[in-house]
Amino acid sequence: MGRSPCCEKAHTNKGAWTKEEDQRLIDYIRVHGEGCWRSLPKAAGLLRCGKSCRLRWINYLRPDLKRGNFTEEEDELIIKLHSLLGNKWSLIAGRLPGRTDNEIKNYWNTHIKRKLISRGLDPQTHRPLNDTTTAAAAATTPASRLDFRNISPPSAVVDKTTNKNSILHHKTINKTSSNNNNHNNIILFKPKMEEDNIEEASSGTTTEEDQQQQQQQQQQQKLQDHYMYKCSDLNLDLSIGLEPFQSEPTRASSGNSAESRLQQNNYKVFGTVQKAVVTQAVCLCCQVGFQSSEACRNCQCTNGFYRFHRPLNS
DNA sequence: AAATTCATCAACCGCAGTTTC
DNA sequence: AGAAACTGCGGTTGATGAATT
Repeated sequence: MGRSPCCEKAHTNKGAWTKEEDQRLIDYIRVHGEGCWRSLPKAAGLLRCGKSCRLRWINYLRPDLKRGNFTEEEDELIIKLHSLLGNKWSLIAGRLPGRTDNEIKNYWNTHIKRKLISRGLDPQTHRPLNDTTTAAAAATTPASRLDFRNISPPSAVVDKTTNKNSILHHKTINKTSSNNNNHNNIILFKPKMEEDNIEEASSGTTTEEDQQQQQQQQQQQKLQDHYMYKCSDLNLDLSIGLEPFQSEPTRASSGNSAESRLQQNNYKVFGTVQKAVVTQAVCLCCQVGFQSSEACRNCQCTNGFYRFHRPLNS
């Protein structure tokens, strides 16, 4: 049953890493690649637990990390992403190449929070500090905690200007959001609530309780719409297509390869994290189970792994 | 110059979801 | 099926250096 413990805590070092430890970790990963954190410390001759090694590598030693101060553009991007995603630091970090979730989290707490407050904005809600009417509701419903279970299957749309597939609002969408420029592809799931409410209301008798529920739903709908549309100038195409990490020679062939891991993982939309790194974008509509949709004709399925099929002339 | 406060950030902790046995 | 381990995430802590008193 189960497996042996990941490490013997009594024999592990804690606290700051020494240069020697860093070098051992770098050397080991250079040869063997990332992953298998459980067995890594022993194999690399480190008296650390795997978790600690992983953290050290991801947050400090990775060669693709960007050093130095955050730029003004990065600041604004973080603010926008946070307004939409909440404290989903790993998701935010995914949109900022070379930055780690930990780094962004720290930067948020030490700099951006103050910056927003100085602008008269609540760092959690991104609303004016004196806006008491909506702040309370928003505070209990940050974007990352919104319930997206009620969404309708989206239609896949190819943005002709970029040949990028974007899953767009199935009914109405501000057209400028998809044709302004290359950065304006945003996945918008339109929660099917208004329509449903109308149907429900017209199809049967409504009690006081029902009406209250409807009011609550409408209120929630407004909040969701607010979060969905407020950052429509932001590229939040959550299809999975991050840069491959090329310095890991053994990774692609191992069972730990990004693609095999992608196949193993269940991907969720909004509020949870797409974790793998792959070499090509993956059609999100397929990943979330809409691959049978007539609308999605641009995907190919290889071993049950759906990908965009990019036109040759793109 | 010493003490205190503040700011920064690496590292740890605990948890949830996933995977393995 | 279910127990236990693995992985990754977000929140928090604590060490350190800078700024202030």
